[in-house]
Amino acid sequence: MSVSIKEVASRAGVSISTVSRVINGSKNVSPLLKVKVEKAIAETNYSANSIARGLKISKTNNIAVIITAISRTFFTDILEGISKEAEANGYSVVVAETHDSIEKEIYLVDYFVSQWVDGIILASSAYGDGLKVRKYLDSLDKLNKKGTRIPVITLEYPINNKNVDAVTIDNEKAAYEAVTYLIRQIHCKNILHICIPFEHYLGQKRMEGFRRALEENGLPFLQENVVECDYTSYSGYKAVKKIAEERRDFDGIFCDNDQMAVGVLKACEELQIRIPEDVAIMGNDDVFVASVVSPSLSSIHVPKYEMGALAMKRMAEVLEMIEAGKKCPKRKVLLLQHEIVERESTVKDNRESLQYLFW
Amino acid sequence: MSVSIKEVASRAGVSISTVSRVINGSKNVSPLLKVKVEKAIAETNYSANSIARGLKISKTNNIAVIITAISRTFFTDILEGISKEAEANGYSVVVAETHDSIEKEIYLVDYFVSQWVDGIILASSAYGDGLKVRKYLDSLDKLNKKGTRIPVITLEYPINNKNVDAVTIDNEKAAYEAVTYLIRQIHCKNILHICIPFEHYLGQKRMEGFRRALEENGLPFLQENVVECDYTSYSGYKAVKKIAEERRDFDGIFCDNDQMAVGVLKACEELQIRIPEDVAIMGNDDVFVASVVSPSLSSIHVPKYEMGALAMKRMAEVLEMIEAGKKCPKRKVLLLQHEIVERESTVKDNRESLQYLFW
DNA sequence: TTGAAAGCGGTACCAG
DNA sequence: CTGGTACCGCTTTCAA
Repeated sequence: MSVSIKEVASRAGVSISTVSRVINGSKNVSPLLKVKVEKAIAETNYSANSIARGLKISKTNNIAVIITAISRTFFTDILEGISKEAEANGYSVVVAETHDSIEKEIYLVDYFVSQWVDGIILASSAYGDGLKVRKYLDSLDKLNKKGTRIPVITLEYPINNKNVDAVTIDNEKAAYEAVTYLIRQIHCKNILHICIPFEHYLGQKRMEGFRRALEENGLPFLQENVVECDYTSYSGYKAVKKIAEERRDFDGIFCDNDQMAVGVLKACEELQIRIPEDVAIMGNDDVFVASVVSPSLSSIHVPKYEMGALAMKRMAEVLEMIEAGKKCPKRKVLLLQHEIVERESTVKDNRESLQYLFW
Repeated sequence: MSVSIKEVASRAGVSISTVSRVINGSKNVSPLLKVKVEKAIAETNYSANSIARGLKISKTNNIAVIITAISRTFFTDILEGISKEAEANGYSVVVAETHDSIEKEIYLVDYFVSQWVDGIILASSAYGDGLKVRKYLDSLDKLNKKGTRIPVITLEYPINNKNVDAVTIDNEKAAYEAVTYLIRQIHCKNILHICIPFEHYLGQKRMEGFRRALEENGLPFLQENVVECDYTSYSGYKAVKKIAEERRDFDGIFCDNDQMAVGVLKACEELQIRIPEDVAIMGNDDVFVASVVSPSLSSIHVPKYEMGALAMKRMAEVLEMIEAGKKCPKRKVLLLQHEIVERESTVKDNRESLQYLFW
């Protein structure tokens, strides 16, 4: 265990170069030596030290994945997709969390660059217009080790950098469709919007979609129907409780994520509001929990696993192109298809068979 | 970006050694040179290449975490705990999945050893008594790079290797207590056991606990009340459906995990079995979903986050001891306390405030 | 086809 | 306190 190429070489009675050639599949090794080397490798259970190799060829086969929090259910499937595709392409996945801190994010990117990761997959929290953030975002397509680029691919949404790839869905359109669905199919007239923090890019896009849906369907946009929450179930719960206390009317609720939607569900239950008869509820993301709660939660299905897998696939592709000498592959923003999933929170008794619940 | 120590040295007009000293905080640098070097570092935005350093001092600051699947909700909190504590101690986390394949697990351990990770945190699937598995388990305390040990810490249960640390709960006792609770508190007389695969070590421990609880409370152990399932909700669902079809009686169900318990819940709902009046249900693990479903699910709380955090903490500690020259720290099996959480699936209307649902 | 040797970017020892 | 130098394990010229 943990023998070096040197020992293998001496054991096989050949030079280090020859061992290296055998390992890396060079043609120019005589059958005799090849056999000898292979024997020595087998006997010593040798496997090349990737650190040393990495140092030499400046390729670590590590991909950094930076997300806000592992415990955000949304990322679970994404990670799984990344992990699977990474393995298929011979990469390892190094995970780190920002916990929504942009400072942390900037630090991590820098750290991973110093670690010589081959690429970075990033769920960024870098919105806003501060100088520091802009500078950071601008720098993201210039990351490099020894002159060769370290590609960055963002998840969820494209960042404001014309050279950084992204794998995402159309967040504005998804929100638009969800709200339009509530209006046209479910005949809601008075829809609340439970939001993630406004400053977040995703929050803004979903708000735009929400507004457009109201406008195009001739419904008024009421600022008081919009509540800024903080991602958590409890914040969604509190928001609805408060509005109910104020005795305001509503017959539909669009939530920016499923977590808050579950809180909303609980609040309605306590308030003895019937779902979906009195109020129809739409979540967003379609994490597995949506189909586990009762009433089950209608949501916008985001192909999370595919998002992760595709990001990693693209990463491998870009890396290959870079290796092949094509310096800067053209930017790609890959748009995945979302889909509205109807469940009991908008359609009475519309339960799906447990068979389809892969949990 | 990506400058080498060489450039910094020449820019500062000092030797590489001096730069190295400054970086690593040596006392033996004159203030003058120190300032010069720090200036050069700042100007070039230099940060030491961890690959090269790793090669030299054979320490990568990477900890491999090998789990069965990222999407197993059980691991989410564990990963979060590991990640947090890793960061606090200056380590990075490299995650990989075995998908319950022991071959994959063996491969991954080998792979990470060749990657020179500093340590491995492992949720093993290596049960059974095959020669290969035994050999593998035996090898686990001999992993090393350049003669220094690569410590392994297992999660969930201690493996059969007298030198590998573990962070776990007492799985037999937890099952025993859960079933005893069903018998004594809830007065169940006829309890089903929905199991994870029998061959799994955890499955066996929980079965032992189940049997002991019945015996000590004077209830008969009936083989037909034990159903082997496969972790998934759907398998739990099917199991209960089948038993109901056979018109067999039961008034309590102990499930080896919450996932299957949720399937059981759904089956009961469809069968119009009242919970908890007709049948009381206990899950295991207490993943967050347990408090989100309705009726909410009583479960055995496993301190998952703490399990991960403690494993990583112990890892850092062991690594430090090894560095300090204490060759082989004595084995520790850290036992965390589990706890029975009563919710609506065993106690009518026993709902907890959403406030305590941190999701 | 083969081996010697340089060097990737650091660290650490040794001499001054 | 400082700089020179060997070396970590591997890849890759370059000559033979």
